[in-house]
Amino acid sequence: MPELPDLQAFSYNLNKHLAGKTLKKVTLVNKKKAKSTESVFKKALEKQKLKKIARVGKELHFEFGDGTVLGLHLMLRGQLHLFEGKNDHKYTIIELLFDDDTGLAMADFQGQATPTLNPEDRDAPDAMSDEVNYNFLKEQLNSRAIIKNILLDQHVIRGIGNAYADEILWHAGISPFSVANKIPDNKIKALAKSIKSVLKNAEKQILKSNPDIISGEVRGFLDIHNSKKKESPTGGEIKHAVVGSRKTYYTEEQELFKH
DNA sequence: AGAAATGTTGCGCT
DNA sequence: AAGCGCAACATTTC
Repeated sequence: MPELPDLQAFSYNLNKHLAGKTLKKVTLVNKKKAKSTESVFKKALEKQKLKKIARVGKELHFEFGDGTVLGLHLMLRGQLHLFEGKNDHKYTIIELLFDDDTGLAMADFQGQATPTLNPEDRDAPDAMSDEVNYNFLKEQLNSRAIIKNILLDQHVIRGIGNAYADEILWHAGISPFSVANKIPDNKIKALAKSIKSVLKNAEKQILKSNPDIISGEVRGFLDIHNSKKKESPTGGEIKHAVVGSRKTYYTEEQELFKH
């Protein structure tokens, strides 16, 4: 549910609340998704100082004193909750209790949100990293795949989800149905710019309207992927379609490259 | 009150 | 054989 800008805002606020605290107790309430047992989590994390929380792709990385990382992936419906003393959130997956008796719980009624100990580094760069530039995209777009599917592919670029893929493509003026290797260089350049500007602006908007956010999502300001809006900022009628089995919002203002 | 919404994985089809 | 589509996950929210 939350996408990159939401997660970026969460990490900012989680650092304010939790960085520097020592983890007293970790409890793996729902063991289904975790690849390690609770005792492994305990051994790796308890009594350690939480250095900081960073967003990597769509994951939050909790970095501890000795370099151990706890990765939390919220998947579709995961939620984070701060609590004091006792956590009583339904559907809790994992619970972190710190030495001052404050804690953080990750809950998910679908049971899909996943805690991972020392998540593997993936080769794919984060959408916000400098690596995602014109040259990188030029290489990655050497494919017959539909452009939207490439943006969503976490093995190519990490962090872009369904809503922001639509936003980015509209801002770059590229139709989501375009075939990647038919997109001209000037449009690849526009795409590189839009990835950065759309995501950065979104984070700013989210923190402005919800300065303390650590869960959920803020979507009201989106220009295109927004069920409340009928027209783009430049007056194009917003249309709906399905790409890769998910809902896609676009307008005819976006140029289609197919041949 | 029934559909929509979200990301990932894995599988099967073309 | 690359790329796509679908199912499953399970419940809440509109």
